[in-house]
Amino acid sequence: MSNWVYIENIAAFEGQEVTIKGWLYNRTDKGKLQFLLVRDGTGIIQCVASQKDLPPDVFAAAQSVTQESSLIVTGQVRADKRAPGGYELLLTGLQIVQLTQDYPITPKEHGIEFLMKHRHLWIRSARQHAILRIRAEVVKAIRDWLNSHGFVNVDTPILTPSSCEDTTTLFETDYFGEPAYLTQSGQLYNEATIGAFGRVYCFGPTFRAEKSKTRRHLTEFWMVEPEMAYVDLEGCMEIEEQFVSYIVQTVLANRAKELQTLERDTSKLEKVVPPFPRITYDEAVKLLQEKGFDFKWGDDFGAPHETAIGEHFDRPVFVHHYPTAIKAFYMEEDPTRPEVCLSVDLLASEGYGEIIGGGQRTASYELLERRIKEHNLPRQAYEWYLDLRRYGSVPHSGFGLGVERTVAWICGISHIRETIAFPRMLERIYP
RNA sequence: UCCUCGGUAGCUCAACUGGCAGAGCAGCCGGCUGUUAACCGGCGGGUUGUAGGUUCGAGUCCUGCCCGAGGAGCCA
Repeated sequence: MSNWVYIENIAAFEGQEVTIKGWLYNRTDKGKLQFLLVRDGTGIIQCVASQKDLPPDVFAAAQSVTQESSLIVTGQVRADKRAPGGYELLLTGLQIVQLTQDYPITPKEHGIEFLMKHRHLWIRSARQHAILRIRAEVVKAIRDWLNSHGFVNVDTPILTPSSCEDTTTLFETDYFGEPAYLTQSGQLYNEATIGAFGRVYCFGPTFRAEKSKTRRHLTEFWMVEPEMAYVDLEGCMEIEEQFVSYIVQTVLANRAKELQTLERDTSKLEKVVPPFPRITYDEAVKLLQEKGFDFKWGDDFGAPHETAIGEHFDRPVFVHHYPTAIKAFYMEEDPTRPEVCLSVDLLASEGYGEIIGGGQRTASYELLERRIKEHNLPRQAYEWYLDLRRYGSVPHSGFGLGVERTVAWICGISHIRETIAFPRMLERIYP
């Protein structure tokens, strides 16, 4: 057998005979001339089989091979403008590894219910393959940027003790006879690990048992949560815009082919460079009112509001200084104006909504203690968290970036269910 | 949890005011040496989500339930 190569490297082998191991993506049967589209996980290449040039058994195999059969092909690499991708393989050998019968997903239209039921096969399709490749690039860019900017990866637990009085949005599990819950955020633990490492991040799955039925929600999703000691709200925003810009520009540079498969308008992504616009919650409220929304100060933004604000700018926009009352108990108050807090959300451009939530955390023991009381949280569960304000408390900030929402935005797709291989949604846990 | 829409062949859909269950694609057979979701000819393919009800007659109308989609709410 000749040299086994991957399709993504095919240009380097022009004129040579190579072997490709993969699956039949699609075919065109022209009688004595067969076009086989073969994919190997790295790309798709057209193989041409001509009856007059081939031994009868090889040509018969080319004629009989079915969609998604696994196969090993050998042939000479040739540049040809008529071939998708610019290169094709002049077939000389074809071994069918397994002949597939009745592959359910045809190259025609399908409904979302059918496709989700066949998710384990759907991920082979070009669009889904491109999205998941981009996701992998996003994940790599996240780790590369943080690792090269002084952040230490310290992962936080997935199984957590009961810490809130309201457990309706938590998935409960049995922990040796005691209830335990799947994590909703690693942030509180991150606030502990910055005391040891200065700058940290955790990166893993997060679980929400909310009965959300929207294009922006999954019950299991991935979140990266950086946390930084001695960084204030302004410093947090500077880190966020550098971080997000790096992710977007890395995908543009390394996954251009996949973005093209998705027909993404990349000119919009090219604009995603620092600085991002910054507006206060007050200004956002005014903007919404000017746009005709019936919105009053103190309300939280719903999906249409986030979309409207995001569409107003040509790059992601920071909204900061939200009302203290609508944010989490650990947000630092603005010392000059306690009714607002030092929180910041990043809303993606093109109306994709919130991709980051974060801000400066409460550093003061007294304030945190008061907040725990105001929110009716069980004090003893938070003793360790209060300890962080007893022993060397510092101003600190952090944020959480949702991987699926970020991938959906970069890919320009409308529903985040396609940005993870096996989405977990309300009423959907198969396959 | 609420609102709206939907469930008919393997898939995507059609079926008028209640009157014979239909097409394209996929599959199978045949044809075609440059196809790009190829094309041309032929063949097979149905418990109309489910349980009741109204009616001479229900895919179609009514009620319950199941499932899905879109949106809202929820969303340390």
